[in-house]
Order: sequence, then C-alpha cells, then structure tokens
Amino acid sequence: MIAPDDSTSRHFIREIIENDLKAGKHKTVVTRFPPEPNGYLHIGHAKSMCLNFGLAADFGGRCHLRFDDTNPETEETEYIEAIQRDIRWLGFDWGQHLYYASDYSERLYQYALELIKLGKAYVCTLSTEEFKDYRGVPTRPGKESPWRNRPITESLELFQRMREGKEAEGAYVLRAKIDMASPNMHLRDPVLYRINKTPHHRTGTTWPIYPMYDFAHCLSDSIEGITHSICTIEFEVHRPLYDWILDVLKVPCHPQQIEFARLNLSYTIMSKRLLQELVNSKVVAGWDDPRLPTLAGLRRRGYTPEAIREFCRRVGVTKVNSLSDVALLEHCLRDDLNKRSHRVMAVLNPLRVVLENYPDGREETFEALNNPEDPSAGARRVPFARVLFIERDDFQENPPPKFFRLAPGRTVRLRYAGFITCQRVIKDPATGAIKELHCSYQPPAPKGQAPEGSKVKATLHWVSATHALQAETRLYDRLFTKENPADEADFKACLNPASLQTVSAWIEPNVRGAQPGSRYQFERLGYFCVDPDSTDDKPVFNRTITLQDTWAKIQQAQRISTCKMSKS
RNA sequence: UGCCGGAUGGUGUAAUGGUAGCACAACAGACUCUGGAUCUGUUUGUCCAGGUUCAAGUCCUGGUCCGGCAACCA
Repeated sequence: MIAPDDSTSRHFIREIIENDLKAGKHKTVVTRFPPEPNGYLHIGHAKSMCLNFGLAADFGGRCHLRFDDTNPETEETEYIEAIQRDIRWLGFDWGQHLYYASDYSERLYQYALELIKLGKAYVCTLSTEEFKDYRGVPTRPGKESPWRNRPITESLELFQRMREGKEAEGAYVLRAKIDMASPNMHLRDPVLYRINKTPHHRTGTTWPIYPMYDFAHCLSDSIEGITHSICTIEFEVHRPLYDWILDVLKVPCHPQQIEFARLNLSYTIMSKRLLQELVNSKVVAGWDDPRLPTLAGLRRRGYTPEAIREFCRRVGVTKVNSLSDVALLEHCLRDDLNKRSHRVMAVLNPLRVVLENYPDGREETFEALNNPEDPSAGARRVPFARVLFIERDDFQENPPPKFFRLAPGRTVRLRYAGFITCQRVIKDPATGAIKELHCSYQPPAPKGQAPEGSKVKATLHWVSATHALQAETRLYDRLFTKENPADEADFKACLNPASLQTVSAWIEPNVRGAQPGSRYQFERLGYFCVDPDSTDDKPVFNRTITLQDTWAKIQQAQRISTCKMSKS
C-alpha cells in the first residue's frame, strides 16, 4: 500500500502559488502544458503535466494545453493527436482550453510591429555566419550589428516585406534591441522572427515568418492569462528576456516563470532527439515500443497512469539536477498492479509432469482466487488433468542449498491443486536432457495444508497440458546497460541485447478472449498485459514487470560467492 | 578565465536558526497455498574551510565540485 506522504507532495512551486494566492496577487491559478508537436510525450513530460495540471486542480484553477507550434520544419499533425491521447490517458483534462501558438500568429505579428515602433526591435541583415561572429562568446561581449540603428520606418517596411513573403529565407531576421555586451547571451539582441517558407501543419503557407520561442512563449502565456509559467531549468537564463518582452510591450498580464529540474531516469534516455533516433533507426519498433519511456510505450507495456502519477509525486520537485532510480518507478508500478491485477497461471518454460496415480482421461477443476489482495475480485476454476506443465526452473535434479522447490523424492504444493512428489526423472537417452517428470499426486487438504509430517516448502504454478492456451510472451528488460546512457559517447553502444525476448507460453484457458490492454499477474512470474498484436488464435502478452524474486537474489549471491572462492 | 542555477545516506527528497526525517534500494528476521504481498528491524548522509549564534543542513565570507547558457530549435 502506498501511504499518503504529504512531505513529498509539497514543494517550492506549490509554496510560491500558495503565497501568491494568500497575498492576493492572483484570484486563481492558471497554468499551461506547452508541448511542441515534434515527438511523443515521455515520462519526463508526465512530471511536467503532474505539476501543471495537478497544481491547477489542487487550487481550483485551470491548465491549458497549448501546442507550441512555431517551427514548421519538425512539427506534424500525427504528434498533435498522439500527445492529446497520451495526456488523456495519464488522466488529465484541459477542458475547453486547447490552444495553438500558431493561432496567435497575427497578434504576435502585431506585437512585433509594436516593438519596432518602440525602437526596441530592428530588422537585421547579417548573414548567419556574421551573426555568430557579432554575438561573441559567453566570456566576451559581442559587437553591435551595423543594422542595429536602422531607421524604424525601414525596419517596419522590411518586416512587412518579410511577412508578405517577399524576402528569401535567411535574408533578414527581426531582433530585439537589448544589450550586445550582456553576460547573458540571450539578451544580446536575440532573434525574434525568422523567415521560413516550409508549409506549416496547421496554417499552411499563410505565414512565411515564424516567431522564435522566446517571443512566442511569453506572449502566448500573457494572452492566455497564465499566472504561473512553469518550465525546466534550462530556461532559467531565458527568464530575463521573458520579462523584458512583457515589460516593454503593453500586454494583458505578466505571468511568473518558474523553473524546475526535469526528470531523468536511470537506465533510459529522455531526450527527444535520442528517442527519435532509436525510432528512426528501427532499434525499437516505434514510438510505442514497450521498452521506451514514452507514455505510449509505457501504456503498451502495461503501466498504469496511477503508477506513473504516484512516481511523479514521489520524486518531488526541486531545482537540483538528478537521476531518479527506475527502481522507484517499478516499485510504484508493482504496488498498483498488485492491488488491481487478476491472477492467472502461466508457464513460460515448460517441463512436462505426468501424474502416475492420476487416471488418464480424468479431468477436474480447482477453484482459484482471482486476487488474494482483493476478496471482491472473486474466484475462477482452473482445469486439471494427468499431464501438467510446470516451470523448468522449478525443478533441479541436484538441488543447491536453499533451493526448496521440486527435486527427486521431494514434495511440493501445486497452487490450489494439491501435492506432487517427484518419483522419477525421465531423460532423453541420446542427450541426457530431462524430458519429463513422473510424480505421485495427492489431492489438496481443505485449507491447502501440507500432508502431516511432510516438509513442503514450495508452491508451484502449473497448467494442464491439454487445456492450456498457447500464447506469445514478450519479456522486456531495461533497454540500456548503463545507468545514464545519454552520458556515454555513443548511447547505442550500451543497448541491452536482451531487452526483448520472445517466448511462447502456456496459459490457463481463462484468459481466452482477453482484450488488448488487459492486465494479469502470472503467478510467481510477473505482471503481463495483452498486446494489440494479439489475434484470436494467438494472444500476445507483454511482460510489464517481474515480481520481486528472492530466489533469483539468493542465486546471484551464491554465484558471486562461488566466483570469489574460485578466485582465491 | 563570463553569467545564471545547484550541492543532505547508494538513489530521490524533507527539515523555513532548535532531536537530521521519509521513500526506494540493500541487508536481516517474522508471516504466508505466489521465494509474491504484508509486517518488523538494521546499515548508510548535511561538499570543504573559516565566521556569526546559547544553538547552523539552514545565516555570513572564501573555496571546491556539478548543471545550464554561445540554433535564424523548443
């Protein structure tokens, strides 16, 4: 159970808002979530959404969804749809407040004209190379453009020509007139508008000029009456420019920009560029590949929105760059899935078991709890017969210490179905490989207690060989072998070759007809989710996450200690 | 060598001058028809050096280290 922990849901941004409200600076809270439609949303965006939508909801305000679509080169309608789908899935709602920066084109253009008239902006004729040269470097001031003092009327005329499409891309830009010697690079007469004739996914060829982020964002915020404009810390150095524009122009309001540290997650990448690269190079199957931290990928993998939101709550909000442990995300996931998933039995790596004393042709069913954590989930019946499959890992001919599953002469419990004792191990005479086990069977006692005097320490999952449904399972592991792949010289060099294993499985027939997205716990194995690739005759299950596996830990510890012993 | 941020256990975070707390991870135990879940316990921390103060993670000074900033991207 996740105990409510108020200490982690309180943070400095909430405090700022509380104080603003208390001081009467605002009557309500208006935030915005401003994705650029040039890629899919990932769990880092989830943190931002939890902040913006969450804070607005907590204070009874509203959160706008605004597409920051001011760059026609990279943006596409596909992304607009995917982004909305993902936000809704995560559980957030923008109501009527869906906006596009591109809808503000005319107003933004008028603001730009205003800026020129105020003598605070000018059209600059410098080429890109010259521009770079004049800008200087952080440690040394830049030089003023020779066009800086171009007459206002000339700038006005040129800017209008730019807008009418009469000028070539790169020929001119509109620049703010601030301070070429500023230690803040963003104040060195930043570009406000550039010419770009690429058709825009929404406005087509109506606009041959596009505002830069710094110009469009603060004004869009102001136009929408945003009170708190929350963004990530790389925009901290942009804040003086955000404020400059809103101070110089006559605008509806002046929102407060507040920065927080973006989310980084161990063993994965969050950069849109790198994600795009994995998708383009077909390293993964698409933006919704279940190994990706995209919301579409996590959804397909079987993550719940609740688990993601709880994770975001628990990592907190600060201005410190950090790398959050993916184990916390996984913990939140297991915690949620444990409470809600129906249990079912499935065998991934089958070992045939023949019950010597169980009549051939006889069948019966045993009642099994759908979810021991939730009595209201009810029960189901699982078919049982003479030939079963158990997990190959659950038998060892020469059991190591602490292995208390099945072994020759040993008795174990079958989940909900009684007990078996291993009598004989049948091997392939040619290879020596274990073919099947012959066991004696003892039906279950009323409460499942072990037979008097026996030392039954394990309970195994099983399926009836004739009744089991064959399915494909996709076993996922982390995509990368390094904690912070983005730090590597070549992030693709640390891809985990075993991040996906496709394995066929035998599943109890109760899952027949399960719809894509349905989640189950395969007892003792992990949580699985029906993939959209499923067909009527062949379901496909994605392994969302394994169960905690104490035995695996013991084994690993044993391996390490034998390794040490052989070394010394 | 410029400017802006930041630094609390392995990780993430809290403590708003007054007992350094929580979660994850790790480890140990209890319980259990999932070696699951649950419960209990243990280990581990204020970047450094000075100063102010009865008292400093918190305030001051100096340093160290880390992140960001030099797209006509966002």
